[in-house]
Amino acid sequence: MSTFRRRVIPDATIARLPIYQRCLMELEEDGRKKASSEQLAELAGVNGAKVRKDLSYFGTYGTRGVGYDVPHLLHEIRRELGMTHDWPCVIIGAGNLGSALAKFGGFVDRGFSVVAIMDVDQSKVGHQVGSLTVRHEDELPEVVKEFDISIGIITTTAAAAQDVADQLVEAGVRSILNFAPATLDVPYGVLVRDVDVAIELQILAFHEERRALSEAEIV
Amino acid sequence: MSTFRRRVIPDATIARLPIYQRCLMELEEDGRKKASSEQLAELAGVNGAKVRKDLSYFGTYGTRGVGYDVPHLLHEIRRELGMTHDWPCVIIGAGNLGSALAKFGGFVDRGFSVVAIMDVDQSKVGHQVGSLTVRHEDELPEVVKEFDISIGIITTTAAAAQDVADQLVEAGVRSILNFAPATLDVPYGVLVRDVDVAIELQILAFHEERRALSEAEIV
DNA sequence: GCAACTTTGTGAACAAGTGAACAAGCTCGG
DNA sequence: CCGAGCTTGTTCACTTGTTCACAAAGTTGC
Repeated sequence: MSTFRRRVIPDATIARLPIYQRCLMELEEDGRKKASSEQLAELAGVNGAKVRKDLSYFGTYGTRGVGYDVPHLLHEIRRELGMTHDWPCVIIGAGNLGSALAKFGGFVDRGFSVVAIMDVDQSKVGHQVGSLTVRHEDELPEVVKEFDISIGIITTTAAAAQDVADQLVEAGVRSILNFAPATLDVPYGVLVRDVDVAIELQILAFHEERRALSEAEIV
Repeated sequence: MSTFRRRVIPDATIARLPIYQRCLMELEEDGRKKASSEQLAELAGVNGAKVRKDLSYFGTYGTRGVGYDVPHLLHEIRRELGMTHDWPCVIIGAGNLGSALAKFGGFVDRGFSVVAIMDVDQSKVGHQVGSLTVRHEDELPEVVKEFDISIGIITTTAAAAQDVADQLVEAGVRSILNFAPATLDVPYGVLVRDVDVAIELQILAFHEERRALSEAEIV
């Protein structure tokens, strides 16, 4: 066993890395070779100190007096994020959202490919979604093995979500992206990230409501 | 002007309110009349102290020795979140995602209704998406006025997103839900929340990658 | 009416995240 | 080779968020 201890990266930093990556991709497309932390910060919508601190967790990729080398930094961030290889994903739930995600090509160029879409509903099995054919959920273990899948995307109803999560975990998947409005219970070591559009809308509504209230108060 | 100063609610608390609301709805459906902070915490996937502290920002809705009254607490949270009335939303970008969101009824029972879907692409204008007809983006100001819209949902490409955001702001919308992978620049007072599926996938990938690395290290 | 028990509401300690400030280090012009 | 001018990397004070721990306040059984 190695005595080397990898530096722990704050969650907040990890969440910003993909944003930096995106900004660096834009800079690279524009043919920019160098970028300062302030320029990167401007693009990412954060402040310069934050960018410098975030990047410093991974080593010293900048040059004082100059800035960061765009292609080099991009490569390093890609490496940290595991974007040097492809991540096969499975979508479970072939409804509106699941189908839209499967058809959407936008993740492929970011290193993610949807290799299978599945559903419990027999009437949906066999249907074509983009270039994929909907398979039955029971085949999950084989599909995970076949494509060496490490990421599962849940787009079922809230009621079915926990069941699907259990099946994913059982099949060996340890990373889950959950679109269902449900709190999933998973064993230690399995990571779930929730995407809940209703929650986002409610947060917006909360602030709108408060705005309306304080305006009423002033008048 | 009122001298009354509304207590400031932490962002982290606001983000959890919709989750509590969801859990309380489940409890109510099950016919439960009372719930303790620990039970609520269990459902919401947080700890009891957090639930109590979060709820205490809004007043004392619990009864010591008993817990919280489910219907009453639900009502109070709904009121805080502005869920006592409906929020009309407009979707801009009638692609896969925009159409899927428009057709998806899941937000309606949470107080949000998509009242219009728009696009710049003339070839999409006039097409039917669920019960809505795609209108041209140029009509945005009239649509916002017509339906008294306060929330705009951007489902365009990253390239078009900033332009659409400007138009929304211009039309008087101050709450934006952005699905485009772009950092939007908006004036003070306008609230943007980003939903970026690729970022979520990349965060999952980061952890998968680290797991793979540490496992390789141990061997 | 009192003791035993339960659960809230909150003060205080702790942990995580942010941002200003600045020394260290690099470049470049002369 | 040196000094002026930038920009990074990092420290430190501060803000925000979490968790513990417990008094206060209620309920229940006798």
